[in-house]
Amino acid sequence: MPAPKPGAPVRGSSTGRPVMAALDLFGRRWNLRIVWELREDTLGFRALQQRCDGMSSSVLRQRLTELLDARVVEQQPDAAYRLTELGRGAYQALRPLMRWSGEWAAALAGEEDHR
Amino acid sequence: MPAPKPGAPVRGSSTGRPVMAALDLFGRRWNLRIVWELREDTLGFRALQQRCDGMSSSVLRQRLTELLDARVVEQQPDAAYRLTELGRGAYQALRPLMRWSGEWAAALAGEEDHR
DNA sequence: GCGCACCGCTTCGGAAACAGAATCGCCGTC
DNA sequence: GACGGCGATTCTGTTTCCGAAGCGGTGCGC
Repeated sequence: MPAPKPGAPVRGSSTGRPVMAALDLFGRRWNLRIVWELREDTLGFRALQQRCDGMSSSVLRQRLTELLDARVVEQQPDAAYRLTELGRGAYQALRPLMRWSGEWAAALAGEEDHR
Repeated sequence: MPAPKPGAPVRGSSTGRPVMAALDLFGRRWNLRIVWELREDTLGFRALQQRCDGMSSSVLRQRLTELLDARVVEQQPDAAYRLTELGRGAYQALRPLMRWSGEWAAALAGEEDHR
């Protein structure tokens, strides 16, 4: 299972269009979450695992190698992980989604009311 | 596997914070892609399946029930699927990510050059 | 009425991804 | 030199996904 990259065919699309590579990368479980958790902290392996409610270490390693490969995350000399410049851009791109989740919660709660 | 909803515990987080529910919902394979494909068309089941490079019908059905449940997608009387108001909001929230994928592609391509 | 094509949707066996725990080597500290 | 914490790896069992076949329903030509 190679890390998705723009320009190469990815799971679910053979065109290699960047957007498809991004959809594959972030459509893999935990990848969105990892970017989210690293948004303003640099975390070690185990600390990151804790933040993700104890996701399995094997999958965390797998995801980290994918994100490292995608230049979204980098590893410091002391082995802690943090977002690259590119990764911070991805987080910025994710922020509207976070804002949307608030509207989403409100809408579902409102609909709960008049039922 | 229940569809994630804000206010309820989800995979990877027990807090029920909306953002965690959103990260779970969109961190599931194909969900980002489905919203993307429905961004400006209303599509039938099989048409949608084609757009997603022939994803398996069983998983498509599973994802659609999740998205229907989350009020992100709705079904017309003629059974075709389209984004709800909420779903269009989600797509809008996703657009920066699409823009980012372009920068991402450029950055990776540039690094390819001086190597 | 009958065959046919298309549709949304379901079922099922095999393949791939994930979870979870045990374990390794590597530092520092005491 | 025993200990604890760390990143990382390996292994086994479960969950999820894939892919193909097939279901019932609907519309159409004949």
